[in-house]
Amino acid sequence: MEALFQYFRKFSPLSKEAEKAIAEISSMVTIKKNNDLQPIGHTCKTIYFIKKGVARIYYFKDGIDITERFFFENSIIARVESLFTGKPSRKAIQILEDAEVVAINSNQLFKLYDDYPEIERLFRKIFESAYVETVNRIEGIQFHSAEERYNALLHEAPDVLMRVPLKYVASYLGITQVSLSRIRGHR
Amino acid sequence: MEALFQYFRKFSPLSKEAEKAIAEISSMVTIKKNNDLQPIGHTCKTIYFIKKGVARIYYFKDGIDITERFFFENSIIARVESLFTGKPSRKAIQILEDAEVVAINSNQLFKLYDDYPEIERLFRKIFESAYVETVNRIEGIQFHSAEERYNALLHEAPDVLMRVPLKYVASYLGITQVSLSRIRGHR
DNA sequence: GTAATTATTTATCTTATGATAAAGGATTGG
DNA sequence: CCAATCCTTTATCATAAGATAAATAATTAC
Repeated sequence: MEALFQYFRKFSPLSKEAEKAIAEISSMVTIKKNNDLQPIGHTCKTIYFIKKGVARIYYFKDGIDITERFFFENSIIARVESLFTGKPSRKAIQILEDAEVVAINSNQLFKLYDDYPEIERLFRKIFESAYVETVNRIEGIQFHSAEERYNALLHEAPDVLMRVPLKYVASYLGITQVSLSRIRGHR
Repeated sequence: MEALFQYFRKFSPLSKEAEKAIAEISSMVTIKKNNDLQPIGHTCKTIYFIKKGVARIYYFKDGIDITERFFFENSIIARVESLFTGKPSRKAIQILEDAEVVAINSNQLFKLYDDYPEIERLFRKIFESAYVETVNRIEGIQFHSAEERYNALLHEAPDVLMRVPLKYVASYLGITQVSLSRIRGHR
C-alpha cells in the first residue's frame, strides 16, 4: 500500500486522512500468470495499481486477440472507456507475470471526490497524464512502418520485449506475429 | 459564450458565479481559414471552444504534414500534451473554415480550480471524455486496413470528408494522399 | 475572367506486410 | 523426465500501400 501512496506523491500530495480514506476502499489482490484480472463484458468498477507483475489490456477483433497496452510495476490500470462511461467493457485485463495489485473501488473513490477535493485533484492529474501518454502513442502509430514501431519499442520500452510473449507484442504493434518475427530477423 | 455554457451542461452543471468566473478569463476570437490559431513550438496556455468553423491539430514528421485530429462546432480543442506538461508543443492548431472560437486562459482556469471545485470537476469530466475518445481511436487504428479506416470515417464522421481537404484526411488516416485517392476510386 | 496555384486523380513500378503452411524451440503438466 | 502443448521462426505466394511522375480538376488571387 505504501508503494501506491508513493506513486501518488509523484502527482499531488495527499493528507493522512485522504490516504486513510483511500486505504479503506482498497484491497490487495494476488493473482497468477495468464489469469484475467477482469473479464470481457464486465463494467469497470475497479482501478488497479500494479505493485508487482505485468499485465495487459486486450480484446478480440474479428476473433483475433489484440493487445491494447502493457502495464508494469508502479502503474495504474483501468479500462477507462468503461470506467468513465459506465458501459460494459469489450476489453479484459490479463496478468502476464504473477502479480500483486491494489484494487481501488471506483464507485467509492468517486464518492470520496465530494469530501476530498485533493483526491479528485490527484486522480484528475493521474488520468490527465495517462491521456497525454495515449495521445503520444497515436503519434507513434501514425505513419510509421512496422519496423520503425518495433525499433521504437525496443528503444523506449525494452522491458516489454523482455517480459512479454512476442505474440502479444505483435498485435500491440499492429502487425501479425509472423511479421514481427520477420522484422526481428532483419539483424 | 452561451454556446460554451450549454456545452458545459452536458458534463456537469455550473453555478452562475462559476460561469461568470470563466467568462472573465475568456475571450472571443475570430480567425480566417488557413491561419494557425496556435503555432508549432508554442506552449499551450489556451483551451479553445469552437463556436463556428473547423480546425485541425497537425505537426510535421520528417517534413511531412500530419493531421492528428479534426475539430468541429461545439468542441474543445487543446494540445493536451503541452497543456498538461507545460512543455512546448510540436503541434499547431490550424483553422480550416473561417471560425469563431472562445479562448479560455488555462493558467487562470487552473487557478480557478482552487476556488471552484465545480470547475475542476467540469474540466476533469471534459478531459476524461476526450481521453476515452482517444483510447477508442487507437482501437480504430490498430489492425485495420486503410480502406477499412476510410469506410469507418465515411460512416462515423462524414462531416470530415465533406468539409476538409482530402490531403489532410489522408495523413489523419495514416496513409498518403495518393493511396486515399486510390481507395476512393474503388467504388 | 483569366492566370497561377493548389488539390485530386490516375498510372507504373517497388516493397512491406498479410495469409498460410510447416518446422523447430520452449514451456508446462502429469 | 517425457509428452503434449504452445510459441517462434522460416518459407512461399498474394496483395495493399508507398514513391514517383504526370494529367486533370478545383480554387484563389489579381
